[in-house]
Amino acid sequence: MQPTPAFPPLPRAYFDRPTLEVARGLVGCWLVHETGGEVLAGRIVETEGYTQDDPAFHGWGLVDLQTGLVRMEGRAYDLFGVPGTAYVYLIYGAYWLLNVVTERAGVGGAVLIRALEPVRGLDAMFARRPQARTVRDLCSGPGKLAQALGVTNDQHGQDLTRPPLYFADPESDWQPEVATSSRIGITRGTEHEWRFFVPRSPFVSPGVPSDVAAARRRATKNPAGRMARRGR
DNA sequence: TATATGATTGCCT
DNA sequence: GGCAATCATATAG
Repeated sequence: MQPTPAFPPLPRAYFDRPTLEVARGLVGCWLVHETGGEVLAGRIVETEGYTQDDPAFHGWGLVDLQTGLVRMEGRAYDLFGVPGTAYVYLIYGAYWLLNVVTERAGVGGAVLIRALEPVRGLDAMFARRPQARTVRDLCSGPGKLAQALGVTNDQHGQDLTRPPLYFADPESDWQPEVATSSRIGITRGTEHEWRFFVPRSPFVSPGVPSDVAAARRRATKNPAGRMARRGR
């Protein structure tokens, strides 16, 4: 049996900060899940920030930005709760996505954990993701890492500042370079460069940033653009 | 390697 | 009825 916690968890104050600072800071940190007698852990290599004045935010429309009043409706209301708690969301009917709530209670914000470099408990991760052929396949996307770490709706609302599921400081000698881009898989708020990732890391998700994807769609639909590319 | 497409469920209009 | 913070698979280059 492992000692618990296996790593010193990041405290609540870490998440009680501006969302984009937290999103950038979490790149390079550990994400740890102590479950089934195993310690599953990886280094975070990709995150995205979502703020309450952002149309891509799930709680968009719940808050009156003038008064700060928030309607208490649905799961998205939890995005305005205590910083450091888990917001887990089902997407496309099949995949769970792990977010951590940021900003002080009453202010909306969250960071989506998009990709990990798997470090510990790889056998258990492969067991949870039989489709994965290589270590790269284990956690290179938000749905994949949730499956590999065993994160589902059961973890929604959990306190992420203590085991079994928590974040931890990286060892001091690993300070990754952090690049930014538009976020992935969204249709609104694509002008914000609120995706943070380790450039050239093989463990980053293969998704295309939404501003690039939108430009590509426009070009494909536009005959002039299609001709230009054909001639290139 | 890059791109296209189907699967599938909860929530909002 | 439409859409969504995705993934696995198939197919072409």
